[in-house]
Amino acid sequence: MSSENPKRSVFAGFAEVAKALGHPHRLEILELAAQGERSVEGLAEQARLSVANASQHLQLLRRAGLLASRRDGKRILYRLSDSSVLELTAALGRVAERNLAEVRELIGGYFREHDALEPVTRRELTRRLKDDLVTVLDVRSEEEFAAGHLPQAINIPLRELSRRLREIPKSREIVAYCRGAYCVLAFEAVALLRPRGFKIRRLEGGYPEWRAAGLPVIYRQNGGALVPA
Amino acid sequence: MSSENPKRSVFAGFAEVAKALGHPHRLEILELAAQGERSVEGLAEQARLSVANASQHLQLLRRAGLLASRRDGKRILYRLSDSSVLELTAALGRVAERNLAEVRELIGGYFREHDALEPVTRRELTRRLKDDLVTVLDVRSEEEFAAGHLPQAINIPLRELSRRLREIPKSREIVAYCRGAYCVLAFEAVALLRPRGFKIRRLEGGYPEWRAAGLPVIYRQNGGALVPA
DNA sequence: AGATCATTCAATGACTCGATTGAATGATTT
DNA sequence: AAATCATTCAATCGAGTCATTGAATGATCT
Repeated sequence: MSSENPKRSVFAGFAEVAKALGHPHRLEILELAAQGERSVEGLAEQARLSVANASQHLQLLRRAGLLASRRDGKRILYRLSDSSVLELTAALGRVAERNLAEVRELIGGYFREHDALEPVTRRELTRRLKDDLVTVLDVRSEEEFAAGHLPQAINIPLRELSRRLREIPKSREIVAYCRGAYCVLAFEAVALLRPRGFKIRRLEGGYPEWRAAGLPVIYRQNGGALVPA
Repeated sequence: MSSENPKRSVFAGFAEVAKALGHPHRLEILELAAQGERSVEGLAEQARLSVANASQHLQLLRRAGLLASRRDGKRILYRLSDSSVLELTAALGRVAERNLAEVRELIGGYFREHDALEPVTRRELTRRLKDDLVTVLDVRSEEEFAAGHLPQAINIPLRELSRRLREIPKSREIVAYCRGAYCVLAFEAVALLRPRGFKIRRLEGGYPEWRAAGLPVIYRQNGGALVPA
């Protein structure tokens, strides 16, 4: 970031941030870190990266101001530095979805085919929750659920869903959610449960968006590695 | 953008967009194109790039869905593809300003020193304009002004400002604006005029933000290369 | 039809980025 | 104090990016 011309330098700084977003693995890491604090190893595993590689990406994201980290015992925990980062990735998604034919096809084709119906808005879910009219289903991993989840949500990770159908009430309407607007888990849950007779829709966005909107969340400090941010 | 895993592909598409934002020259080009349609040569000149280099950047931005282009006679005119792009760059600015110490210093130091006062909000300017209480000063180039400007604005490009002081009423309050939130022209105008006894503040954001907010703008089709988008 | 002109293309060289490997660090635990 | 473990560092290689140069398009104008 060479200086002299202030405007150029500001743009250079902005470009650093944008460059940090410019790699698929890093975008995935950001989505994972948005669920709550995670160790390098945990993130590497979930993103299917080697630990060294994940560490490099994480450091780059931290230098760009997108992630923050702290030490906890012998691990380093990374988290989203700020909810403005969520707004940035959301804006990135909107532009890509609107202006890139390839992305639009992927989302319009794959995603919509799994869930023709509009998602439930956060506002609507809040209202319904107050009257206790819905069952909220969190299909993320147990660690992510433990790090924070929607009030009254039950947790069944997607891969266990087909084995644990009896835990889900068939009489009430179900709202499924996962990691974010472009996380496929909730789509898959809808695709899996609807043909089996469940009344299920998915939530707009995921847990990070819910939390960033200032809506109530539940933390469960269960001695694990994940702590509410 | 290799396929198979839909989620990976979506992230790959997002990364393409982010990569396109990941170069200072391209961010500058985006700011310039946000003022209205411009030819390759015009953009190259304003950004101080060779035509071939600018052309390459422009094509990359178009492939990423950030710019759109059309032919007009023997030139190709580029424009912002969508106002969602403005939201994206605004979000990028907010994150960089908040989380990158270098950028925060630049903006907090250089910019604020030139204008300690808070900018005038768009809402406030709208109200004041209705009562005809302010003079609006556009310090961008004549071409940019011609391509679109705020109602009742007068145009004095920054480099001519010190020679044309008599055109500016000293009795009324002045609101200066330029290309955007991180464009230095309006800051410089404030720094130049305030010591000379003018009551001057700058507008939050610039012309593109005003227009994207749905507020009224004036086009002047004067046969030049710039046409309202 | 040929000349003109804006833009794009293609090729080059310097530089940066990404993933892998194996070693180094540095805090914790025994 | 030594062992352990998560993370980071350093070196490497292949691939990709950026600016420059000069040539090639391809639409307009005479």
